[in-house]
Amino acid sequence: MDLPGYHPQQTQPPGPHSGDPVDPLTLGGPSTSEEYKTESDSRPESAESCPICGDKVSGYHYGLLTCESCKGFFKRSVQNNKYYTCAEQQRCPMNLWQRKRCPSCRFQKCLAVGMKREAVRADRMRGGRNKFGPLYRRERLIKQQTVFHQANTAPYRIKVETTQIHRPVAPNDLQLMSSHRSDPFTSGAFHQSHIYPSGMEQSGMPMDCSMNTDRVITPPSLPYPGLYHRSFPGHLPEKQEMPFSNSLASAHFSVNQLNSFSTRSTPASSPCLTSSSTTPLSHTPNLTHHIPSSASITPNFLSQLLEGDQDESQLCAKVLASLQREQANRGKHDCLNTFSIMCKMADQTLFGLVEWARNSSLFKEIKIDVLTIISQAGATLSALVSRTQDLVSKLKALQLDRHEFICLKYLVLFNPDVKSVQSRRQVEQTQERVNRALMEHTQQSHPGQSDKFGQLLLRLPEVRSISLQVEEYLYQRHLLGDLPCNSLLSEMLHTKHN
DNA sequence: GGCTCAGGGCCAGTG
DNA sequence: CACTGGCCCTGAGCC
Repeated sequence: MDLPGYHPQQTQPPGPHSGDPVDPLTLGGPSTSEEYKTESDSRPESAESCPICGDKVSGYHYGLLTCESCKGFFKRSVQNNKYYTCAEQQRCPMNLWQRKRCPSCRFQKCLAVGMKREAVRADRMRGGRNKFGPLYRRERLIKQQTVFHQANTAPYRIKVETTQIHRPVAPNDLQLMSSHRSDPFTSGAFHQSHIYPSGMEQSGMPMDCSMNTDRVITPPSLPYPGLYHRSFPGHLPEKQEMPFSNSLASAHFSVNQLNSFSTRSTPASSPCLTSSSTTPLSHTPNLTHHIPSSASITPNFLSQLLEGDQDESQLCAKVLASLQREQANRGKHDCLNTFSIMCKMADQTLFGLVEWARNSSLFKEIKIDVLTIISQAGATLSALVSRTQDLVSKLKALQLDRHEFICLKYLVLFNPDVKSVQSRRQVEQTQERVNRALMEHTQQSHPGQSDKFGQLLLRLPEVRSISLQVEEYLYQRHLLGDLPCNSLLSEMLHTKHN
């Protein structure tokens, strides 16, 4: 998928043509702040560029290493409760020369890469250390260890691009959060257990599980006990786990919206974005334009569909870990209520879905014009939960396998009925192709269930219907100010209804 | 008690 | 006049 105007970590030579203030230091000299560094400057943070704009970092600010400029910008934005609006589609490039052009995108990127609003002191007390102090130290230690390790294991690497450590989050780890405090190394490693999709991980999305980790979310606080249950012993064993999660319903934030928000989900510094957005289509399998006539192609096609798919259990674990962090960051009397938890779940799931769609070679080929407006009468939350549970039950009864699940996700994503899809024919072709693959797969894999294909397709209108109702319900709550600000969820709702 | 360093304030520069 | 960003002050935490 092309991301017009979005150039991750773009380095642009300054000069009279740039339209932005020219740093006098750069005239006739280095073209980026990165090049100002001297060899004697050995502090770890000074060897990095700001994850928001690429400028030289000046230290840890509000949760991560940023430059002085972004620090000040973030501070002013939070202190003054600024609400910015992007004149474009929230895809403004963010770099040293263009960071002043769109405060909306800049602030969103600050949040996306992990700057913490809560680190801006409400009481405006000067000096001292905030609660993230120990976290910063651990992160530094880990970064130093990582740099050392990479320097020793990759002797031919000129520049260490990524300093964050990733450790896969095993679902059961989530129960161990309370025991990490006493071990700085372990807790530090856990702190680095990034739960976002790959593109976000490498861009420095901080997943600070170690902050105030003595409180965990307990199963009763989750509104969907049937979902996200892997982390809790005593719940359904993995064998019975339904591959369906709310990601299927959420996938109804279809093509247009995912395109709009793809930049946010993967910050500019993401190597993933860089590679995917610059890779010519000819280098990726063109799945749409060469529709196979032979059924024997289907397994390969399904494999291609599965290639970019996320492990649902990992996604669930990620969402759960995020909720736990959120709760851990709150005081005992400031627990999330059920609706807030649902919003957080939706937000995290959307991140995962955006990343999945972005990485889909099929999806990358779709061109989008303007956003659509979908409106439908709202329903009560309980009715929605009930409908969702019914849907889950039906899908459970159908015993979906992974191939079928991914096909359903694609069928929800590729909806030719969405207004403003420019390449409608392409969407239809893709939909037909996924349809055929699903049909052939169900016939071959489940010959005893002759009507399975039809049964699966019958669930899609329900998925879309529930999605629309959920969306409308959330939008109403959004208008009432009930949704957390600056979440991907609220942005999507806001944009779609505008 | 000195040092570190992250958050806040100040203010000249900019558009 | 609002915003930016560099610089300096402050003070809690650490050694």
